Amino acid sequence: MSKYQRLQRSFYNRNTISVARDLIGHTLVRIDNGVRIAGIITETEAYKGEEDLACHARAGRTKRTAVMYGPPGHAYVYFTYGMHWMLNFVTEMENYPAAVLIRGISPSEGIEIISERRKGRQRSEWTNGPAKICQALEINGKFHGSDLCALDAELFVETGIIVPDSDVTKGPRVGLNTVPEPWKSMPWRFLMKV
DNA sequence: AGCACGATTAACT
DNA sequence: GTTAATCGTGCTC
Repeated sequence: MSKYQRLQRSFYNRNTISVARDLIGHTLVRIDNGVRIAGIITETEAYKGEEDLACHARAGRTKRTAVMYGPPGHAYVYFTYGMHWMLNFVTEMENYPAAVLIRGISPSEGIEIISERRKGRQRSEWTNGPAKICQALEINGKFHGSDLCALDAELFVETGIIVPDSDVTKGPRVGLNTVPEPWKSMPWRFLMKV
């Protein structure tokens, strides 16, 4: 048995807030031409249901959000600001739209590749933002809808460290400038303390 | 068909 | 602290 084990679909098939909290400390893995590029997940945000006016599913089921209505354990990858990709994991039962945005990781494998893709920046700036992670791991629309639990997946999560509540900060989600309350202030952002 | 804007980043002042 | 970059999406006409 390997020391590391892939997170199973049952992990994602739970309340989105719990999934976002529990992803902290686990390891995001990208297989890039057979090479592992990975990092410990340090920051996440939960987006849950059509009633959550910060969630893209607030507009209902569209071509863009259909993946969020699908089975858990798949990637929801979208393009925004005309230049940035964002990585999310679909959660909860099929037909319930919800996902967790991966906002930060701490690089652990494939450091040289990450450093090349984030050339000229401080190490602390390599993967401390959702679009930065997608740059570093070369995650784009080709992963939209991909199954994190498939045997041949090139993007998935492995068990890492269990982080106690005392080491996890929670607070309002970032960048929701025009989102009305109470959604704007829901404490659905999780961040590992340094 | 046209329009406003975004779950951001990087480069400014 | 402020702002340009840059285009798919969803909403209005």
